[in-house]
This record gives sequence, C-alpha cells and structure tokens, in this order.
Amino acid sequence: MKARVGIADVAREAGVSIGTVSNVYNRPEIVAVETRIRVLSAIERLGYVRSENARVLRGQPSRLIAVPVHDLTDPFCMALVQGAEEAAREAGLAVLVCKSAQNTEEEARYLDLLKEQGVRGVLITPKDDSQSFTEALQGAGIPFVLMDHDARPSRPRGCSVTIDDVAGGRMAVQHLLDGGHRNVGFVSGPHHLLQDAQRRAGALEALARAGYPATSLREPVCPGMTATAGRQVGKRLLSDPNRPTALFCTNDLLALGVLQELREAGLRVPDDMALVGCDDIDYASSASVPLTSLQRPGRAMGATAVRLLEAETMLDDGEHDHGQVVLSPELVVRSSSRRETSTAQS
Amino acid sequence: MKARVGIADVAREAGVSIGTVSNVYNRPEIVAVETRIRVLSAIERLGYVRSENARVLRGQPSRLIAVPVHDLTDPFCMALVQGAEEAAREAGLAVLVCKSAQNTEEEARYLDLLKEQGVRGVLITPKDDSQSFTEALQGAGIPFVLMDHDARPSRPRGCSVTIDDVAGGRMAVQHLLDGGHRNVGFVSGPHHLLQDAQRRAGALEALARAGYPATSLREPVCPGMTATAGRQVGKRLLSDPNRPTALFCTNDLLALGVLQELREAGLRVPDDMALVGCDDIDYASSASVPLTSLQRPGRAMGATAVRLLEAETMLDDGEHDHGQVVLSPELVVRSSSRRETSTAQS
DNA sequence: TTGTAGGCGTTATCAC
DNA sequence: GTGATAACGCCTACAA
Repeated sequence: MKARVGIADVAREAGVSIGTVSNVYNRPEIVAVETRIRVLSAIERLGYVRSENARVLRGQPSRLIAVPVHDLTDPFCMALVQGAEEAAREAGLAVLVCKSAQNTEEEARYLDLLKEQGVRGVLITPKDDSQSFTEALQGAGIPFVLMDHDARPSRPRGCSVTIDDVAGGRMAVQHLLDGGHRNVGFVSGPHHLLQDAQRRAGALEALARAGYPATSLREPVCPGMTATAGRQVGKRLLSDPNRPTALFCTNDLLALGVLQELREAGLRVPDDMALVGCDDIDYASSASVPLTSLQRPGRAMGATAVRLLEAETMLDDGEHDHGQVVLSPELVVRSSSRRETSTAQS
Repeated sequence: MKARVGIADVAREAGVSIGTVSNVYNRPEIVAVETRIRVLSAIERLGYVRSENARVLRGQPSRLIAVPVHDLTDPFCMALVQGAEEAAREAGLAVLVCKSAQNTEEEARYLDLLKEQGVRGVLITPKDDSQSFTEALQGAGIPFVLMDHDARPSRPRGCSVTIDDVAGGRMAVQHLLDGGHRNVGFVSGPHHLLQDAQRRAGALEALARAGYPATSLREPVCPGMTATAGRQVGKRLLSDPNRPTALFCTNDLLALGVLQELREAGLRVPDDMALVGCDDIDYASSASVPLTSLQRPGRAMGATAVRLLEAETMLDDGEHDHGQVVLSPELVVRSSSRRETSTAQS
C-alpha cells in the first residue's frame, strides 16, 4: 500500500499540472470542461482527498470550531452541542468538543490547544461573569460566540445567543392563569440563580398583566433543586390551608417531586394542583402524570451560534455588528396543567 | 496587531537559530541549559504556540480523534464521549464529535472529512453488523476502536471494548434471587435486540445456578420500551394470580412504568414486587421509589477506547495484537429491590 | 552544541 | 486555459 496520494499523483494521472488540479477545486470556472472532467475522474480513481492541514497552513480558513461545555452529560449542554454539530456539518465544519476549563491554568492550556489547532472559532457558555477567557480569545484573535449568558457586558465583544427567561416565566404563569388559576405559586431553588430571578420577574409580569399584585405570587421555600426537595415542598403544601392551585417550578425534578408527594396523598393533578416544570427533561413526558414543562431551545441555540460564527468569520476582517440573538423558550403543555383531562395525550 | 508569531520570531528574540528553537521542543536534552531557558523565556514573552497544521504536514502524528455517535443527546452515547474526552485530554488529544452516518453516502462524506483532517483514529459504535465503515477506514489506513459491539466478526480488524451483558443479566437476577425471590420475571421490548438476548441468557444462567429450570423465568409480553409500555405490563401483572414477586426490566423507562402502575394500584415496592431496571438513567434515583438499575459503564468504555487507540497508534507500524477489552456492568442497588426498607437510601 | 537547507501538500501569482 | 514556482510553518538530517 502506497503512501498518501497527493495532488501530484492526480496531476500525473490526469496528464495535467499541479496548478490545474488545484484550479479544479478552487476556481472551477476557469478550467476547460474537458480538462475538468479528466481531472475529476482521476481524483475519483485515485481516491484523492485534499490535506486540510496543508490548506490551513497555506492560509485557508480552518474548518474546526471548538465547543467547550460545562458537563458533557448534561442534557442541555448536549442539546447545544447537537445543534452546533448539525449546523456545523451543514456548513462543512467539524466540531471539537470538550469539558470547559475549571480554572485559569486549564483555561490557558486549552487556549494553547485552540491556537495550535488553529480553530476557526469557539462557542462558549460562560458560567460566571469572569471575562478572562473571552479576553484571552480576543487577544489571540479567535472569534467566539457567547451562548446562554444573560449577564452580558454593556459593550459585547462578540456575538451572542441567549434565551429569554423572563418571557419563559411569563409564559408559564400566563398559561396557568389562562387555566383559570388565581392562586399561583413559584418554586425555585435556594441559590438565587440569575435565570430563576428572570423567570420570577416574568411570572410577576404575567400576574401584573392580569391585574394581580406582586404579593399574590406564593413562594414556598425550597431546600434544593432535586426531587427530594420537591417532595418536601409538596409535604408542606399539603398542610397549607390556603395552598396555591397551580405551581411553576423552575426545575423538572422539583416539579416531579411535588407531583409524587401530592399524588401519594391522594390529590389529583392537574385538578387539585396544576404543575409546570422547567427544562423538559427526558422523563417529564413519562411521569405518572406527564409534566408540562418550559423547554429551553438548546439545539436552536447551538445552531444559531454556529451561524453567527460563520457570518462573523466570512466577512474579511470587515468589522461587522456583533449579532445578539435572543431565543424564546417554549411551553410544552402536557397533562399536569391541562384542565380537560379528557384530551390528555403526549 | 501583528500576524501570527512564528518560530522565526522566537529564534530572533532569543538570538538563536530556528533549528535550536525546534530542538527545545523536540529534543530538549541536546540543547544547552542556558540556551534553553533563553528560548523558553522568548517563547513565553512572545506567546508563541506551534502550528499543529505544520507539524502534522511535516509528518507528526495528528492529535485529533473522531467519535461519531448515534445520538448526541442519548445519555449513554454522551457517557462514551465524556470518557473519551477525559482520556483524550490526558493524552493531549482533542475529540472531534459528530452524529454517526445514517447511510452509505453520508459515510463516504464523513470518511473524506476524516481523511482531510488527518485524524489519528476513530472510535466507532456500530449499530448493526455492516462492516462497510470499518472496511473503509481500514482501506484509508485510519486506525479505529470498536465500542459496545457484541457481534464482532471472528477475525477482528481492530481493538474493541464491549460490555458483558450476559454478566449483567446474571447479576440482576442473582440479586433478586439473593433477596429471597423465587418467582422472577424478565421484561424486554418487542425488538429482540442482541443485548436483550444476552441479558436474558445471563438471567437464565443465574436461575440455573440456583437450581431452577429455564421455564421458571416468567416473561410477560411487552409492547415497547417506554413507560407507557411498562404501565401496560404492570396492569396485566396486577390481574395475574401467579405473578412474579420480582422483575428485571431491560430498560429503566419500562421499569418506571411498571412502578407507577403497581403503586397506583396500592402495591408496595419492593415488598410486593421488587424491580430492577437497566441503564440507570438520570431519573432512576429520583423516582417515587428509587430504582435499582443495571448500569452500563459508558464512561469507562470511552476512556478505555482512547487508551487502546493510543496503544495502537504509538507502536510504529509494528502489528500488535488488537486488544479486546470486556467491561462489566454494575448493579446500582436502590430501594426498589431492597428487602429491608428501613435502611432505604439512594 | 548550534545553524542551514530541503521538503511536507496546498494555493496563488505569474508567465506562457 | 494551463504550467511552473514561491510561499505557508515546522521538523530533521547534516554540516559546522
């Protein structure tokens, strides 16, 4: 078995020069049809493929994009990666995936890797407001797109795609109000995450629109973001004489825990208590009562991010306005919040 | 801002020649200590990083490994990727991830991509016995490692890592027998998957060891691999006068469906029915009764695969024996199969 | 111990 | 419309 078949082999096989073979790829229009088909058939026959390494070395844009995520087993992160991969494939790009750096040293090492590989750009999901990584990327001249980072600096240094969590909270509570509920509860974990705060703001907006004061939003204390925590919330609600008739939990496990506890106590869902969760985890649709859930469009976010990166890197150095895309979450309505239990499906 | 800083800049800055800078990287031992630190400090000062493209072009082994998986949102696939990424990072490699090809054309296109990028190797999870892709890889001279493919050809063409599903079935049923159960059921989907068949074989082995005939294994028919299907199984079992006291379901959703149905009918789990699922999905531990589940070591599989690939590509062309690693699944025991409900803990 | 030069596979710029 | 040739950045003999 011979070594790698190169452009020279193709040229020889087709009886043309190296430059002509290159032209067949890069400027097909300037090469004679007859020559072109001869070259193409030689390529086919020899199974020649271009060397990306040589192309990039020569100055062609790289086709590698890097996607560091916090947790490779987290469904939301993987939705991002999935969306990115689909869009990347469509654009002829390949996705380099990894767990994102945990500290400055890892960050530096990873940055070196990116520079060594000569990636075309990076899709990042910042976990906090530290801008060390984006600054480093900028310093290295590597374009990037921010994903799911609400607390953007006032002067964005790159494109970004985010999710409108305020709208999400509004949609969830609006849906419950539409179902005739007047006593609505909001359950979130103890860590006051920005996204929870935004959903809460959205919930209050929905109430305000319906003419209810902010104080009408019931907020049971909740010790965590797990099913166990949800059960505790449920237990406490059971003995609450004035308990809400509908609950928006900012986490599906939380909602499922509440669901378990209430059903075991003999309450009916959604009749005695309507439930809306958040994140639409896999199991939500398989629960004993399929759970309505606020779905964050991770896949669309990944895909959009790739397109933004593409747009940014296509323009030849021409400073273009960094795109700031905001996606809306979607409420997936299932039995846990449907009034008419007769049409229960999904 | 200047263009990319190259090896020549470093050489100039350090007052040495290009070759010496290269030697600092590739044969540090032959360069004088004093020169070396001077070069290193120049590298540091200028923020120089080597061009992987140029290195590979020059003949260095690539640091890219490709991991095509069936579904980027499937937890098991992602466990593979996670394990691979961790091991790869440790080895200084980067992971190229994508959805695996669905047809021959996609396969060919993907193969071209791999060749163009000059990947060092591929980790593949075949979905059927078609060997077209492995043969193509072999033809292209790209090393690969098979993951989770039980039906290997007699003469393997590469390393492989698999999971011992027979042992898994045996462990699950043995666990139930140890719990004092004598009437054990086995529930799997309608598609007779190889892995299900192997788990069944393991289940029969466990029974045989305990002195029970193969006919003692109860096998309720099951219409699918979903929670809904599980509920149907549960419903049918409720009216079975001679129903098993323990069930091994080859899928967690199935087991959770059974669990829901039985509990709603007032049966207690595990007292009236012990349950063991399979795959240990995220939600298994959060179910109303935390579910015992057979966990397949995807992460270890990915990591092992990378190490095998490394071993294979380190050896300079010297034909080495392809490693065939078999990993054991692990039974994660939770309340749904524990006799003593007093010590119940996740 | 250090410097010099050739070549890896492309692409782009010229002549022809 | 086509062919020769000089980079791109690095590694490695080989020469000094």
